[in-house]
Amino acid sequence: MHKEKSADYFTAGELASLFNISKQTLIYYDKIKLLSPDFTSANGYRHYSMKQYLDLEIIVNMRALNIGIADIRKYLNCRSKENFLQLLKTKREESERIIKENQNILRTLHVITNNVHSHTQAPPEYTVLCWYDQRKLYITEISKNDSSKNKVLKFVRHSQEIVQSTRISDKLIGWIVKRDAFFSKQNRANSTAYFSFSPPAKQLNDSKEFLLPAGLYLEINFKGTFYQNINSLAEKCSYFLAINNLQIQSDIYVLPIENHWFAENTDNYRNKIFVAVKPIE
Amino acid sequence: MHKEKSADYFTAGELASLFNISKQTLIYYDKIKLLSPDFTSANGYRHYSMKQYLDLEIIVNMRALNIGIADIRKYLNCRSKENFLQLLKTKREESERIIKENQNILRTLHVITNNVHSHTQAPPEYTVLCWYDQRKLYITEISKNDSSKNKVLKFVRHSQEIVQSTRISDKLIGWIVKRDAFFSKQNRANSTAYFSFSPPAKQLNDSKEFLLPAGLYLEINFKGTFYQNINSLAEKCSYFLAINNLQIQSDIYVLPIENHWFAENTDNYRNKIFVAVKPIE
DNA sequence: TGTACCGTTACGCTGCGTGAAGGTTG
DNA sequence: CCAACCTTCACGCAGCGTAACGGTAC
Repeated sequence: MHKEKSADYFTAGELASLFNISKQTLIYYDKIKLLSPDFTSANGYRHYSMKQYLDLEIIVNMRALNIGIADIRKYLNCRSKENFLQLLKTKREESERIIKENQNILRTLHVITNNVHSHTQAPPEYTVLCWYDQRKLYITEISKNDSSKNKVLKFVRHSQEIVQSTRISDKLIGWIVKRDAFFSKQNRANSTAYFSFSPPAKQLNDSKEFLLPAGLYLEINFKGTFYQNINSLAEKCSYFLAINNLQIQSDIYVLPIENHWFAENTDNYRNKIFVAVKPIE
Repeated sequence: MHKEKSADYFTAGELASLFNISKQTLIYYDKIKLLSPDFTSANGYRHYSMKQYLDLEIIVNMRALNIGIADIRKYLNCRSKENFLQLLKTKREESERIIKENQNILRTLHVITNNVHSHTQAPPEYTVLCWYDQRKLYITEISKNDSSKNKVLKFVRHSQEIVQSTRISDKLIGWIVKRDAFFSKQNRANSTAYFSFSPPAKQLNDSKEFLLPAGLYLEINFKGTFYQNINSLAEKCSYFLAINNLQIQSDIYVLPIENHWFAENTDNYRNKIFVAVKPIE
């Protein structure tokens, strides 16, 4: 009697091995009532018959296509060519969606990687005089009276307006310090606005745009935060201007190069400042 | 005092809204210690500062790329250009893997859909005489003494040997019934082997191959299982042979057309049998 | 008596969403 | 007193994997 049974039915382990799946999977399918054994003997053993074998064939094949168990269950209770084709179609759309999502991610990863490679070639600390072509800036002004929270809010709005399709902030945001303040040894660090270089393609609010004229600029590249370096920066700047017989023509523009994205310690941040200059006549 | 605090720090809700994420997400990040507030006031409120704002910027952007929290956490504690690029690379590989997986699924879906469309054009029930070209069969013999479990095991081995890259059983498996048994009204349904049409590309074990010769075949397409229909099938067969002056030339080949994949009730299965015949001289 | 099966809890994973129940601020 | 905040549980989700602990078949 027992012999016959064990000759006709599969135990969980046997059935599992037929499909190269885990016994636990079958126990799970039993628990969620997706596929229950034909009967359970007195000792609690599960016994599966051909019917379950056939259903499991469907389940395993559909799972291999990553079709969800809820959908499989629905289908098993309602099999037909139409429903089958419908299920495949639904799954096809899902896979297409997943592929698109990941292709978008790949595109973004590509853009970011390129940006990192091109933008931040481990610049040494330097002070140079160079020629810039005209550049268009996008400006968000901030006031002394703004709380630091308010400043952050303006920063956020600023970044949200310049951000493009790729969410990661590949667009740098710098800030502007009044030339008088910078050289006055008092409140040197007070910034009056955030700025970004306008993406050429994007048309932004006119009132917030500003043209940075072409011309000579003094550029200082340094390590650490602007606030940490402000005194030495002002000194370097004055010294450079003096020995080269130059005068300041604009406010001070501070631009991060490597920030919190690449360094935990602010000592390892990298920034640069640039300011328009011209020879004294 | 309190005024100043609330002016300098963000509450969870405020910070969340800056990034268009849910407050619960921030609470979760706090709980798993990915991003904790700068301090918690006596009333339990979370207060976030610029530092957390900046870290959250990294987190949110990385999550948008579907980078796992574990990886983000690791990176936040170990930021550098190299690690950043490494992280992007890892994520790129993962996305590429996902894309490939889903492209494979799409391919399989395509094959299956085509098979369903071509194989099973809702055939009516019919009895026809037709000409078949020579076909190569792949055979697995079964014996009367095999337990039904053993038969299933042989079936499984058979299917595993003919299955190709796409896992879903697009390869049909039929079975062979001895002509004598089929017409003897006793043990008619005893099958002696499983068979499949050999995929042309695949070289299978020679000893299991069998050539089905070209020639005339009687084909009967019917609804329900072979076992349910066996008597009427034998009758139809005999009748057809008699009125067409034909004689049997081979065993009976039973082949499913629509099986458990497309119908729950066996009454809705569709099968066909075919058998070689030739005119009586 | 061993070993190779079988069984049933129950928790872990990922990244939050969704209440429920209750306190705080304005 | 209300509305709009904030908090802490705690469960749910998908699909099993992985013990832990114990019985059973040969």
